[in-house]
Amino acid sequence: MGSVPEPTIYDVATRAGVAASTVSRAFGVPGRVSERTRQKVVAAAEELGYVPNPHARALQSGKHATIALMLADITNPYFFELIRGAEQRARVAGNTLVIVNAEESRRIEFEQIQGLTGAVDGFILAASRLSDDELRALAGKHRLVLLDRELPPIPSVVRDMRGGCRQILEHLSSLGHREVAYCSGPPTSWMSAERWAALSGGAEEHGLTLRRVGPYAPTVANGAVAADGALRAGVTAVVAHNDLLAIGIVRRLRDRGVAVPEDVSVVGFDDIFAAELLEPPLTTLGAPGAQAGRLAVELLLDPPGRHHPAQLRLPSDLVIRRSSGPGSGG
Amino acid sequence: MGSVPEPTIYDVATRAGVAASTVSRAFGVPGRVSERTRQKVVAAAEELGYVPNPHARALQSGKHATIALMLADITNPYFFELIRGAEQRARVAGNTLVIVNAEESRRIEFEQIQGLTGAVDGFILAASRLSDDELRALAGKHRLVLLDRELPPIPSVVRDMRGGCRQILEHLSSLGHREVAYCSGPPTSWMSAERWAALSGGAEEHGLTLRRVGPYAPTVANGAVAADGALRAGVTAVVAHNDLLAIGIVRRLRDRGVAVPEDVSVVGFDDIFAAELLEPPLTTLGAPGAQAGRLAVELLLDPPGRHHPAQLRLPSDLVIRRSSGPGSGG
DNA sequence: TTGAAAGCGCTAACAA
DNA sequence: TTGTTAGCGCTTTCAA
Repeated sequence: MGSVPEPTIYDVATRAGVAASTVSRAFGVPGRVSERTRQKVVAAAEELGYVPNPHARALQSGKHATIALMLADITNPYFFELIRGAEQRARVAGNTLVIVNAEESRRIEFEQIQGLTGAVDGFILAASRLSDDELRALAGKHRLVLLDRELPPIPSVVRDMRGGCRQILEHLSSLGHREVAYCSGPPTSWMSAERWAALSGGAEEHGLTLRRVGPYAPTVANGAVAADGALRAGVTAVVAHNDLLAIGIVRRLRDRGVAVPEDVSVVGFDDIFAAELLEPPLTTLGAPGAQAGRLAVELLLDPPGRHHPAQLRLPSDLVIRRSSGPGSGG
Repeated sequence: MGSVPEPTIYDVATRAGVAASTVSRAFGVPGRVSERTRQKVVAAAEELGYVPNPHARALQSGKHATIALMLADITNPYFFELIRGAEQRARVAGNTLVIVNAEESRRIEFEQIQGLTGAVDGFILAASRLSDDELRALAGKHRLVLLDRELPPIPSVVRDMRGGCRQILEHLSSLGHREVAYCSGPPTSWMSAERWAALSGGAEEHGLTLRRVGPYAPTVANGAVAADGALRAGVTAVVAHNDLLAIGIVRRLRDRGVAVPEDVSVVGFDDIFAAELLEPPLTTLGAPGAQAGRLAVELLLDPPGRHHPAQLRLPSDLVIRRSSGPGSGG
């Protein structure tokens, strides 16, 4: 089981009849070695089964060709596309993507970052639960890109919530709804605050009265409490912090004999995989997840300001399905 | 941006008034340094904000405290619980879990492993697409644990397909079904072959005739083709390679005016998150994902044979929901 | 219990 | 274009 010592550049160098540094160059700086030498080296390496030692490389060069993607909660399907996009972009750039899970915990998120310090070139923090101050401190020590969180001048990629929420308000308003509840996400969620700001800021203009209930941990299970909270508020439409919560809300409403969308409309965020499979299929604000993941990686690899602005906002569009319909007044 | 050099053990040593090797021991081998010295060192480290350099440590010691979890396809929700279980167990053991995605590709899986060689202590390969020979070769060079794949003597964790499939057969048989189709997964999927073997092996004993259709890539979209294939086979029940395929099959059947479960019953594998949310909720063979993930990590960390047998089989149970019902003959 | 010193495998000056 | 050499930060003998 791997007890044979791995070959090093020295073994390759001896075999190829060159110096170790030449082997190093042949692998690392293709331009700085003659084609003939390069081929000799590559052949020798092949024969020996040489694989570069990433630790030695990183120790000396300070470069790891590895970036970490920190997810607030890996079990949230919303992150799927994000991972996909980030991973593909990272691979194209010859980088390894390390996915880490914060399990919705500030402490775990912080510890994971600590643990990866010196092992990665930078962090993409998706829906980070850290405080502004913690993020600013981190940005002083590491390359950082925020996803679904904005804190200038830290580079970030977010979905445009103003535009997205306006679409939701318009949709509900045009269906005749007047009283709407927003079931908010975790107090530590920047996104939840952002959504509330966008929704409440645009409510009046659409003739809507908005109530905030919650906060709720964004899980299907918690949808029950959220639904009860919304019902108590006497609304005809509910906007949930995300699709998981929305799904739970729909279930609870139906269990309580409240018809969706006839009695109450429900709208979610993220358009996760399951959203269109439900009965009724869920109306939800879509998210360009793969694109966001790709851009976050690019932002991390290329110094922002050159090729990109530092704060990216991606448009997102409302996907109208059958969980929303005409309100009592419509 | 991190231009201040990180403190090293030498800085800590100077500050604490000890030798660098003592600092190293204070962090690495707690027993081999006096308590008083240890406290001095820890205090000095704290003051300087010292964080051990994982590369230097790994370069010297050959230990990385990192294990890789390779997933055949990270977008398959089945892997959620697996990741959760593996991650928690790894963290408890002070290890970092690197999640990598093979995107259902043999080549990508292989390249990712190559790329992580020398960066991790071992690999957990979930639903690996590599050939038996490739796996055996890898096992000679790396610590390996297989998940949902068995290839003795490589340590592995699999769900007990014999028992699980027997439950499916019993269930369908007792509902009066006689003709059953198995919509198989990718040809490279060991699990799909295993399921077919378990199903076809037990069919006769339950008075069932089993037909194999496919193979199909296990996605919701491919459910359409799979449903058509099953229908053409003239069966009253369909067992799909996994829940994603099963979901697609249900949709297609309904689109074609075939009632589920009245006309055709559908059974999946994995009991993914969405399975119970569908209409009708999906009958499926559950999977102890978190437990499997935990055990795989333990198998990788502890040499098998001491605390565990090398080949683990976890029982799995059929979750009966409304996508299966009495067949035409029942 | 502690210190001195020799590398782990590689990269990056600096020379040639 | 290539070789020589000095570390990167740490662990681990070996001595004291």
